[in-house]
Amino acid sequence: MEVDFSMQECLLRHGIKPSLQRMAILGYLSVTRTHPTADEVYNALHPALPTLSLTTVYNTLKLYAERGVLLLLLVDEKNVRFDIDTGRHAHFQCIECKNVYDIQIENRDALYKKEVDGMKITETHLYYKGHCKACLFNEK
Amino acid sequence: MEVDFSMQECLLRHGIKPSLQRMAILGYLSVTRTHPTADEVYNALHPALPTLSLTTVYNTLKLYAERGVLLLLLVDEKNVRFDIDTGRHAHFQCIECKNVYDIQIENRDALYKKEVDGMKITETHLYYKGHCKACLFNEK
DNA sequence: CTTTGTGCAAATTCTTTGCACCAAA
DNA sequence: TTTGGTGCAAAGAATTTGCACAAAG
Repeated sequence: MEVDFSMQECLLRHGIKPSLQRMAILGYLSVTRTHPTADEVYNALHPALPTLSLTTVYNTLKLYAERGVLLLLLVDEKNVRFDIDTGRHAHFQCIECKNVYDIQIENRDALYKKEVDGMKITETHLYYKGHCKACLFNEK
Repeated sequence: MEVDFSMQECLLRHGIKPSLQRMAILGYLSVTRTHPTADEVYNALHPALPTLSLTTVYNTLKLYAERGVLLLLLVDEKNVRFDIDTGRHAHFQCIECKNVYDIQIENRDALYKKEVDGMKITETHLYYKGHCKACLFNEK
Protein backbone atom coordinates (compact mmCIF):
# COMPACT_ATOMS: atom_id res chain seq x y z
CA MET A 1 0.00 0.00 0.00
CA GLU A 2 1.26 3.46 -0.80
CA VAL A 3 1.74 5.96 1.95
CA ASP A 4 -1.22 8.29 2.06
CA PHE A 5 -0.14 11.51 3.72
CA SER A 6 -3.68 12.70 4.32
CA MET A 7 -4.34 9.61 6.42
CA GLN A 8 -1.09 10.06 8.33
CA GLU A 9 -2.06 13.64 9.04
CA CYS A 10 -5.52 12.54 10.12
CA LEU A 11 -4.04 10.23 12.73
CA LEU A 12 -1.42 12.73 13.91
CA ARG A 13 -4.14 15.36 14.26
CA HIS A 14 -5.87 13.00 16.68
CA GLY A 15 -2.66 12.29 18.56
CA ILE A 16 -2.25 8.78 17.16
CA LYS A 17 1.04 7.34 15.92
CA PRO A 18 0.51 6.08 12.38
CA SER A 19 1.66 2.47 12.38
CA LEU A 20 1.36 0.15 9.43
CA GLN A 21 -1.67 -1.61 10.92
CA ARG A 22 -3.42 1.61 11.90
CA MET A 23 -2.95 3.05 8.45
CA ALA A 24 -4.29 -0.10 6.83
CA ILE A 25 -7.38 -0.09 9.04
CA LEU A 26 -8.01 3.60 8.45
CA GLY A 27 -7.47 3.07 4.75
CA TYR A 28 -9.98 0.27 4.63
CA LEU A 29 -12.58 2.28 6.51
CA SER A 30 -12.04 5.23 4.22
CA VAL A 31 -12.47 3.19 1.08
CA THR A 32 -15.38 0.99 2.08
CA ARG A 33 -18.70 2.56 2.76
CA THR A 34 -20.22 -0.54 4.34
CA HIS A 35 -19.93 0.35 8.05
CA PRO A 36 -18.01 -2.83 8.77
CA THR A 37 -17.73 -4.80 11.99
CA ALA A 38 -14.34 -5.45 13.58
CA ASP A 39 -14.42 -8.93 12.12
CA GLU A 40 -15.14 -7.63 8.64
CA VAL A 41 -12.22 -5.23 8.87
CA TYR A 42 -9.99 -8.08 9.97
CA ASN A 43 -11.13 -10.44 7.24
CA ALA A 44 -10.71 -7.78 4.58
CA LEU A 45 -7.18 -6.88 5.58
CA HIS A 46 -5.85 -10.23 6.70
CA PRO A 47 -5.00 -11.59 3.23
CA ALA A 48 -2.81 -8.60 2.42
CA LEU A 49 -1.50 -8.23 5.97
CA PRO A 50 -1.15 -11.78 7.26
CA THR A 51 0.41 -10.79 10.57
CA LEU A 52 -2.54 -8.56 11.48
CA SER A 53 -4.44 -9.81 14.46
CA LEU A 54 -8.07 -9.37 15.41
CA THR A 55 -6.87 -7.95 18.73
CA THR A 56 -5.07 -5.15 16.95
CA VAL A 57 -8.19 -4.43 14.93
CA TYR A 58 -10.22 -4.15 18.13
CA ASN A 59 -7.52 -2.07 19.82
CA THR A 60 -7.28 0.28 16.89
CA LEU A 61 -11.01 0.73 16.39
CA LYS A 62 -11.43 1.43 20.09
CA LEU A 63 -8.64 3.98 19.98
CA TYR A 64 -10.17 5.63 16.92
CA ALA A 65 -13.55 5.85 18.63
CA GLU A 66 -12.04 7.38 21.76
CA ARG A 67 -10.15 9.97 19.76
CA GLY A 68 -13.10 10.84 17.55
CA VAL A 69 -11.63 9.46 14.34
CA LEU A 70 -14.78 7.41 13.82
CA LEU A 71 -18.18 6.71 15.33
CA LEU A 72 -19.59 3.55 16.83
CA LEU A 73 -22.75 2.45 15.10
CA LEU A 74 -25.29 0.65 17.26
CA VAL A 75 -27.74 -0.44 14.64
CA ASP A 76 -27.10 -4.16 14.54
CA GLU A 77 -28.09 -6.26 17.56
CA LYS A 78 -25.17 -8.61 17.09
CA ASN A 79 -22.09 -6.47 16.49
CA VAL A 80 -20.85 -2.96 16.86
CA ARG A 81 -20.19 -1.34 13.51
CA PHE A 82 -17.87 1.52 12.66
CA ASP A 83 -18.38 4.61 10.54
CA ILE A 84 -15.41 6.69 9.46
CA ASP A 85 -17.80 9.40 8.26
CA THR A 86 -18.42 11.50 11.37
CA GLY A 87 -20.57 14.01 9.52
CA ARG A 88 -24.25 14.47 10.27
CA HIS A 89 -26.16 11.68 8.60
CA ALA A 90 -28.55 8.88 9.46
CA HIS A 91 -28.40 5.14 8.80
CA PHE A 92 -30.66 2.45 7.50
CA GLN A 93 -30.22 -1.25 8.16
CA CYS A 94 -32.05 -3.86 6.12
CA ILE A 95 -33.48 -6.47 8.47
CA GLU A 96 -33.07 -9.11 5.75
CA CYS A 97 -29.56 -8.68 4.32
CA LYS A 98 -28.28 -6.72 7.34
CA ASN A 99 -26.53 -4.18 5.12
CA VAL A 100 -26.25 -0.65 6.47
CA TYR A 101 -26.75 2.37 4.22
CA ASP A 102 -26.22 6.08 4.73
CA ILE A 103 -29.20 8.39 4.62
CA GLN A 104 -29.35 12.16 4.38
CA ILE A 105 -31.04 14.04 7.17
CA GLU A 106 -33.28 16.90 6.16
CA ASN A 107 -33.47 19.40 8.99
CA ARG A 108 -30.29 18.63 10.85
CA ASP A 109 -30.31 21.59 13.18
CA ALA A 110 -33.60 20.52 14.71
CA LEU A 111 -32.09 17.13 15.48
CA TYR A 112 -28.53 17.87 16.51
CA LYS A 113 -29.11 19.73 19.74
CA LYS A 114 -26.53 20.77 22.30
CA GLU A 115 -28.72 19.90 25.25
CA VAL A 116 -32.15 18.55 26.19
CA ASP A 117 -33.84 18.83 29.59
CA GLY A 118 -30.59 20.00 31.14
CA MET A 119 -28.65 17.03 29.78
CA LYS A 120 -25.53 17.81 27.75
CA ILE A 121 -25.55 16.08 24.39
CA THR A 122 -22.33 14.90 22.78
CA GLU A 123 -23.65 12.49 20.16
CA THR A 124 -26.79 12.19 18.08
CA HIS A 125 -27.81 8.99 16.32
CA LEU A 126 -30.72 8.43 13.98
CA TYR A 127 -31.30 5.13 12.28
CA TYR A 128 -34.02 3.26 10.52
CA LYS A 129 -34.73 -0.42 10.05
CA GLY A 130 -36.66 -2.04 7.26
CA HIS A 131 -36.28 -3.65 3.84
CA CYS A 132 -33.78 -2.39 1.29
CA LYS A 133 -34.49 -2.10 -2.42
CA ALA A 134 -32.60 -5.23 -3.37
CA CYS A 135 -34.39 -7.40 -0.84
CA LEU A 136 -37.77 -5.97 -1.79
CA PHE A 137 -37.01 -6.77 -5.41
CA ASN A 138 -35.92 -10.33 -4.71
CA GLU A 139 -39.17 -11.11 -2.92
CA LYS A 140 -41.32 -10.39 -5.93
CA MET B 1 -48.63 -10.43 42.55
CA GLU B 2 -52.24 -9.65 41.74
CA VAL B 3 -53.65 -10.56 38.40
CA ASP B 4 -53.70 -7.54 36.15
CA PHE B 5 -56.29 -8.07 33.47
CA SER B 6 -54.98 -5.29 31.25
CA MET B 7 -51.65 -7.09 31.07
CA GLN B 8 -53.31 -10.41 30.30
CA GLU B 9 -55.27 -8.74 27.55
CA CYS B 10 -52.12 -7.12 26.22
CA LEU B 11 -50.45 -10.51 25.84
CA LEU B 12 -53.51 -12.20 24.38
CA ARG B 13 -53.86 -9.37 21.88
CA HIS B 14 -50.35 -10.23 20.69
CA GLY B 15 -51.12 -13.94 20.58
CA ILE B 16 -49.07 -14.78 23.66
CA LYS B 17 -50.22 -17.10 26.44
CA PRO B 18 -49.99 -15.26 29.73
CA SER B 19 -47.90 -17.44 32.01
CA LEU B 20 -46.79 -16.44 35.48
CA GLN B 21 -43.28 -15.61 34.31
CA ARG B 22 -44.45 -13.66 31.30
CA MET B 23 -46.84 -11.62 33.39
CA ALA B 24 -44.12 -10.86 35.92
CA ILE B 25 -41.71 -9.71 33.22
CA LEU B 26 -44.35 -7.59 31.52
CA GLY B 27 -45.33 -6.18 34.89
CA TYR B 28 -41.78 -5.21 35.69
CA LEU B 29 -41.27 -3.55 32.33
CA SER B 30 -44.51 -1.63 32.72
CA VAL B 31 -43.63 -0.35 36.16
CA THR B 32 -39.95 0.51 35.65
CA ARG B 33 -39.06 3.22 33.26
CA THR B 34 -35.36 2.38 33.19
CA HIS B 35 -35.12 0.48 29.88
CA PRO B 36 -33.58 -2.52 31.60
CA THR B 37 -31.30 -5.19 30.18
CA ALA B 38 -32.29 -8.86 30.34
CA ASP B 39 -30.01 -9.27 33.31
CA GLU B 40 -31.60 -6.36 35.15
CA VAL B 41 -35.05 -7.83 34.58
CA TYR B 42 -33.82 -11.14 35.92
CA ASN B 43 -32.16 -9.66 38.98
CA ALA B 44 -35.20 -7.56 39.79
CA LEU B 45 -37.64 -10.46 39.63
CA HIS B 46 -35.51 -13.30 40.92
CA PRO B 47 -35.96 -12.54 44.64
CA ALA B 48 -39.74 -12.68 44.38
CA LEU B 49 -39.75 -15.47 41.80
CA PRO B 50 -36.84 -17.71 42.78
CA THR B 51 -37.53 -20.34 40.13
CA LEU B 52 -37.32 -17.79 37.31
CA SER B 53 -34.39 -18.44 35.00
CA LEU B 54 -32.37 -16.05 32.91
CA THR B 55 -33.18 -18.24 29.92
CA THR B 56 -36.87 -17.60 30.39
CA VAL B 57 -36.20 -13.88 30.63
CA TYR B 58 -34.32 -13.99 27.35
CA ASN B 59 -36.98 -16.20 25.75
CA THR B 60 -39.76 -13.91 26.87
CA LEU B 61 -38.09 -10.67 25.87
CA LYS B 62 -37.31 -12.11 22.46
CA LEU B 63 -40.90 -13.22 22.05
CA TYR B 64 -42.18 -9.80 23.10
CA ALA B 65 -39.90 -8.11 20.59
CA GLU B 66 -41.02 -10.39 17.77
CA ARG B 67 -44.68 -9.79 18.56
CA GLY B 68 -44.28 -6.05 18.91
CA VAL B 69 -45.00 -5.92 22.63
CA LEU B 70 -41.78 -4.00 23.15
CA LEU B 71 -38.86 -2.50 21.28
CA LEU B 72 -35.18 -3.39 21.34
CA LEU B 73 -33.05 -0.45 22.33
CA LEU B 74 -29.57 -0.33 20.83
CA VAL B 75 -28.10 2.57 22.70
CA ASP B 76 -25.65 0.78 25.00
CA GLU B 77 -22.59 -0.84 23.46
CA LYS B 78 -22.62 -3.67 25.94
CA ASN B 79 -26.20 -4.91 26.19
CA VAL B 80 -29.47 -4.79 24.40
CA ARG B 81 -32.10 -2.90 26.41
CA PHE B 82 -35.86 -3.17 26.24
CA ASP B 83 -38.55 -0.53 26.12
CA ILE B 84 -42.16 -1.42 26.77
CA ASP B 85 -43.22 2.01 25.52
CA THR B 86 -43.54 1.54 21.77
CA GLY B 87 -44.75 5.10 21.20
CA ARG B 88 -42.77 7.62 19.24
CA HIS B 89 -40.07 8.99 21.46
CA ALA B 90 -36.30 9.33 21.58
CA HIS B 91 -33.73 8.22 24.13
CA PHE B 92 -30.77 9.68 25.91
CA GLN B 93 -28.00 7.65 27.51
CA CYS B 94 -25.58 9.21 29.97
CA ILE B 95 -22.06 8.09 29.09
CA GLU B 96 -21.10 8.29 32.76
CA CYS B 97 -23.85 6.55 34.73
CA LYS B 98 -25.18 4.65 31.68
CA ASN B 99 -28.80 5.43 32.59
CA VAL B 100 -31.24 5.77 29.73
CA TYR B 101 -33.94 8.44 29.73
CA ASP B 102 -36.92 9.11 27.50
CA ILE B 103 -37.00 12.26 25.44
CA GLN B 104 -39.85 13.86 23.56
CA ILE B 105 -39.49 14.32 19.84
CA GLU B 106 -40.68 17.59 18.42
CA ASN B 107 -41.62 17.12 14.78
CA ARG B 108 -42.29 13.41 14.69
CA ASP B 109 -43.86 13.24 11.27
CA ALA B 110 -40.70 14.53 9.65
CA LEU B 111 -38.73 11.75 11.31
CA TYR B 112 -41.03 8.74 11.19
CA LYS B 113 -41.14 8.11 7.46
CA LYS B 114 -42.64 5.16 5.66
CA GLU B 115 -39.83 4.94 3.16
CA VAL B 116 -36.55 6.55 2.11
CA ASP B 117 -34.77 6.12 -1.21
CA GLY B 118 -37.09 3.24 -2.10
CA MET B 119 -36.33 1.41 1.15
CA LYS B 120 -39.30 0.40 3.25
CA ILE B 121 -39.00 1.59 6.84
CA THR B 122 -40.44 -0.44 9.70
CA GLU B 123 -38.64 1.12 12.67
CA THR B 124 -37.24 4.53 13.52
CA HIS B 125 -34.75 5.11 16.31
CA LEU B 126 -33.36 8.38 17.59
CA TYR B 127 -31.02 8.54 20.52
CA TYR B 128 -28.56 10.90 22.09
CA LYS B 129 -25.49 10.36 24.22
CA GLY B 130 -23.99 12.76 26.70
CA HIS B 131 -24.00 13.73 30.38
CA CYS B 132 -27.15 13.65 32.47
CA LYS B 133 -28.09 16.30 35.02
CA ALA B 134 -27.06 14.23 38.03
CA CYS B 135 -23.61 13.45 36.64
CA LEU B 136 -23.05 17.07 35.59
CA PHE B 137 -23.97 18.17 39.11
CA ASN B 138 -21.66 15.67 40.79
CA GLU B 139 -18.68 16.87 38.81
CA LYS B 140 -18.90 20.40 40.15
C1' DC C 1 17.26 1.89 26.70
C1' DT C 2 12.59 3.07 27.14
C1' DT C 3 8.26 3.46 25.52
C1' DT C 4 4.58 1.93 22.81
C1' DG C 5 2.33 -1.28 19.52
C1' DT C 6 1.32 -5.94 18.23
C1' DG C 7 -0.45 -10.53 18.53
C1' DC C 8 -1.28 -14.89 20.70
C1' DA C 9 -3.97 -17.30 24.00
C1' DA C 10 -7.04 -17.17 27.59
C1' DA C 11 -10.74 -15.03 29.92
C1' DT C 12 -15.10 -12.59 30.18
C1' DT C 13 -19.54 -11.27 28.99
C1' DC C 14 -23.83 -11.57 26.67
C1' DT C 15 -26.95 -14.47 24.43
C1' DT C 16 -28.67 -18.73 22.37
C1' DT C 17 -29.45 -23.71 22.12
C1' DG C 18 -30.40 -28.61 23.38
C1' DC C 19 -32.82 -31.18 26.13
C1' DA C 20 -35.53 -32.99 29.95
C1' DC C 21 -39.25 -32.00 32.87
C1' DC C 22 -43.65 -29.79 33.93
C1' DA C 23 -48.14 -27.71 33.31
C1' DA C 24 -52.13 -26.62 30.88
C1' DA C 25 -55.73 -27.54 27.31
C1' DT D 1 -52.13 -36.99 25.39
C1' DT D 2 -50.39 -33.46 23.00
C1' DT D 3 -48.66 -29.00 22.94
C1' DG D 4 -46.10 -25.50 24.57
C1' DG D 5 -43.41 -23.19 28.59
C1' DT D 6 -39.63 -23.41 31.81
C1' DG D 7 -35.01 -23.93 33.44
C1' DC D 8 -30.57 -26.13 33.77
C1' DA D 9 -26.24 -26.78 31.64
C1' DA D 10 -23.57 -26.27 27.78
C1' DA D 11 -22.39 -23.95 23.64
C1' DG D 12 -21.56 -19.95 20.86
C1' DA D 13 -20.22 -15.41 19.55
C1' DA D 14 -18.27 -10.87 20.35
C1' DT D 15 -15.03 -8.45 22.80
C1' DT D 16 -11.43 -7.67 26.31
C1' DT D 17 -7.31 -8.73 28.94
C1' DG D 18 -2.65 -10.44 30.32
C1' DC D 19 1.56 -11.02 28.84
C1' DA D 20 5.67 -11.62 25.99
C1' DC D 21 7.92 -10.08 22.04
C1' DA D 22 8.95 -6.63 18.52
C1' DA D 23 9.48 -2.03 16.76
C1' DA D 24 10.44 2.72 16.92
C1' DG D 25 12.45 6.81 18.71
